[in-house]
Amino acid sequence: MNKKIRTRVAPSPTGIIHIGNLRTALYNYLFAQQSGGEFLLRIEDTDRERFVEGATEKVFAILKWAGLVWKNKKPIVQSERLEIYQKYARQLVGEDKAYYCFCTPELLAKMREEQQEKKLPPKYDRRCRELSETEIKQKLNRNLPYVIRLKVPENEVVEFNDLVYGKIKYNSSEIDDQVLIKSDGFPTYHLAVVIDDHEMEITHVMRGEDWLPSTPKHVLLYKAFNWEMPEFIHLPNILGENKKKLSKRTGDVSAESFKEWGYLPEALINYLALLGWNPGTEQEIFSLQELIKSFDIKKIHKAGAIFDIKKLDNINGIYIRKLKVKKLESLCRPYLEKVYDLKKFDDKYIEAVVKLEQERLKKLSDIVENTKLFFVDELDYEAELLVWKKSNKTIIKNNLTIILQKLNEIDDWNKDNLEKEVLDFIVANNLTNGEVLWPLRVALSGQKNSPSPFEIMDVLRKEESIKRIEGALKKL
RNA sequence: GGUCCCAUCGUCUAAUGGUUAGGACAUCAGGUUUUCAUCCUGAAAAUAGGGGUUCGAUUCCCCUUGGGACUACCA
Repeated sequence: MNKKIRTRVAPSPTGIIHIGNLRTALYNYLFAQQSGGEFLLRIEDTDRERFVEGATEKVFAILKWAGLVWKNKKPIVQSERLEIYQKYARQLVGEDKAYYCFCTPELLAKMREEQQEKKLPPKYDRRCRELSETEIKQKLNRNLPYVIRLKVPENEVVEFNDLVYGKIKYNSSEIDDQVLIKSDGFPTYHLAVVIDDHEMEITHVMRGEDWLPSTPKHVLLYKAFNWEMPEFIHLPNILGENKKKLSKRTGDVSAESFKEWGYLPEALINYLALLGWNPGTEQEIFSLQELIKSFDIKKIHKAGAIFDIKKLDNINGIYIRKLKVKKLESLCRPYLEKVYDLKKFDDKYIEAVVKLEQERLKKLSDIVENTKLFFVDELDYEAELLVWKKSNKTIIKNNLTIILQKLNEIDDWNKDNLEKEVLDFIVANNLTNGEVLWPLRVALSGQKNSPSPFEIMDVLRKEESIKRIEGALKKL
């Protein structure tokens, strides 16, 4: 019956892995997993000029963080396979399907310039195609640098079926005689991708929409080698707010950064899955396992999707709220440690603080700003903030004074009891909530927005709470 | 310039010939015995335009418009 499905993700170690690469990897992973197939990793490092040291390790780290495990423990690395590409390229030359080209980059640049001036499509004029065998031998003997180009047939229809975009047709006359082997002996993407996908027995090539126009080149290569073609699945681009392809220019889009900002991998994956695909139901929250079950290539969109960080924030918030407090605390700690001296506080205190913020957090890094009031010695705020908008200073000062007396009498210092006692006190003394609770909360937090005064007092304990209210009274 | 791709609320999307065009995020309003958040309720918000085909088009076809990708010895 059908062959086992094999997909791959093939990042190039040129720096960061961005959010679009991650989604491509995700879709490849989901598709392979749901059929019991294999998801493989390959490093495409054939551009020596753009190689960034350590980038490969970063790619591994991000994929692991995201929970996308690949099957081949040691991924294929293209730069280690140069002889293989060379061998296949020479095979094509031998079969008259490719040829040596001695044109210099300068010459090609000039050619392109002239063509553009005349508003002609920039294309190689194929002059080296006509070289005689003796000419070629001479040039090779003189050690002239050369590339190997594919002999693209004239006026032939190149056709392939894309599982997302449907039947795609190109006329081969529009395709340039593609360079297969560069003058440094490295293969170009086009050659390497076809050879590797063939050798790795990739059944489904799933990649970004940008590759759609170069797919006919690959089809031509498959035909030249007489190899069976994989299925092609091109994914719509992820767009920035300017509707252009998401890139470094549109802002920080590296997966690494999202990790640092405190987006949970499960949330990011969940959001990314929904960008360009939908389950056809109204379900929006998916675990990786659920995604594997529901994923369906037929439901991949054709149009590009704008990346909306607000929606990501929302989904991330949902995932954060589902976390156990202990877990959330361990995730938040690194962010807090960077800014506050946590040694002064015990674990229980920190956990209580984190618990209070759980429903307020969009991303983990928010914890720092949100919890300032629990970790600083002195609150810094203006006295006016204590005055509730519908009230005046005299009443506030008075209320704060009597509520302070009341609080001093409370010994059973916990949230529920404090709430009960204070609210009862307000009713008994005919006070208004706003004129007591607002200033009390500000006195404790120094902030316009914060958890409720009872929650804060519960965490702060009696001594610190009283101290802060006294401090507020001095301000008034 | 050439080639190719795409087009439903601001955003992500559902509905493929018959729906009051649905949901989610964001926005706004109200409620949840103080703020923010959470939670609940509600509101506003879309089929780019023009032709066909059809009893009937968001849905099928064509044109226009708009947007995008590609056009390297980069991937």
